[in-house]
Amino acid sequence: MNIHVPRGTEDLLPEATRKWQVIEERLNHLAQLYNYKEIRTPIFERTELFQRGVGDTTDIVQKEMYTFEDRGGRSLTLRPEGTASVARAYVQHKIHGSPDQPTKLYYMGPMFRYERPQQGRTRQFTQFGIEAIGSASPAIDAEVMAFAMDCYQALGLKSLKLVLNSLGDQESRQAHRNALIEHFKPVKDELCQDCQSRLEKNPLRLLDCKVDQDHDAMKTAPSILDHLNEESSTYFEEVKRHLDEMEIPYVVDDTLVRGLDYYTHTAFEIMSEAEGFGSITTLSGGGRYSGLIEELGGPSISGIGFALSIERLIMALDAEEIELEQDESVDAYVIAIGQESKYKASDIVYKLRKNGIKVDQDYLDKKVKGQFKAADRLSATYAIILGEEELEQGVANVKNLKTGDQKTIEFDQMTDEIKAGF
RNA sequence: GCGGUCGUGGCGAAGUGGUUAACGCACCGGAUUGUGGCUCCGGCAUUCGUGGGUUCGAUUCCCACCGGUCGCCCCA
Repeated sequence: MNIHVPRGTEDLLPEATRKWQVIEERLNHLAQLYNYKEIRTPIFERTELFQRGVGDTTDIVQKEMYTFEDRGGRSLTLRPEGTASVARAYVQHKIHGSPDQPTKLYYMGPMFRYERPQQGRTRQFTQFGIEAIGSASPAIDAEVMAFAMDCYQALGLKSLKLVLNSLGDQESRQAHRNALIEHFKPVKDELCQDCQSRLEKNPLRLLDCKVDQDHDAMKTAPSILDHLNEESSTYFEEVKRHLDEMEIPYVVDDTLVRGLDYYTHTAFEIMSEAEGFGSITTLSGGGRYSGLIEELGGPSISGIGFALSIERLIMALDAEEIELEQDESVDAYVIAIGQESKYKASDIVYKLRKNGIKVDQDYLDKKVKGQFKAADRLSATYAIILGEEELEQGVANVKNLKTGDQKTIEFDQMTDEIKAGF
């Protein structure tokens, strides 16, 4: 074999990019509706940004980053997610000083994580995400979740589940953390290796463990929801109230823990419940972050955002058998017979295109039959047939390939006749 | 990082320790010297992921590697 794409990456050929273009268009449109503005940040950043922004204890930072040193000896990393970069840009450009508050931004582009590829997980993947920074209103949490759900619904997806949880503020998290450690300490030896080390570092993660999920201690584990302080609890109630009023269905799952360190209060995921979706059911995830902006040198304000994977979105579309094909057919195909006709054919093609007509011609020196076949394959509406005789008379025979009708048209009438149709 | 499974033309897919590697689709040519979609006829893999080994002989057996795929961990 010759050179292939690197592991975990893929080429999107025209058959696939058609679909992507439709999706990108819809998502951009949706962002407009919700009044989010696009931000584009670099694909690589200083490694430190992710270490601080995403969190040193996360899997992303510990084992999944594409980190390299540039020629100047700087440590750079291909971005594994979008929020840290957006937060960095927000702080760098002091956007908090802008009158446009809260700041509502969206982004779309490739992310990179060094993982073993499998269904729905590649080393380069594409996220579309939004960030609303500068407001701590429960209403905007609801807006972000509504937006997230709309991304799928706008494309016709139905088998969706919005899963919601609250991680509380720092104080609530600390209280819960202590309760967890107390709870699991007596049975520590019965837990899996991972969980034993998680116990001290990040006991919240224990709840996510698949190995120990049937352990008795799991079923009786203290819930974060029981440890929310007054403020956190009220916040969560208000978020739910907004969703209820908007009639957006959701389920509360107090074991939902997102993989990034910066989340506080609202955390949510959208899953696909479609048949045969595979083992990975998470389509997107997001939540509120309170310390991130400050951690990166900005003011003490919080934000909320979410990100979806376009690859997984497409998997969901496939699972629900939703087609997004665009019309690829051409309006006309010019069939030239004989060398002299080819010069005129180029001219006709060019003029028609100048007039907004989608047209193509043969570049393989095919015979007439072959050119007709090509026109057919492109689903051309008209075949413009140009031979020596027509050339002398300044006309072409134009055939409607759908109906079989054919008529002779003068060159300078071509655009008008084709636009008018027959 | 660990485990299962797979790797034959552009695509899909048979196949066997022995020498012409089925078939279908697509493509190309012809029947039809300038009018497509249908039909018929013909063409299209010196080669079976890569490298090594066993053998008189390997696409077929063994090993390693690479890659795909699915699952675990974790996530989008």
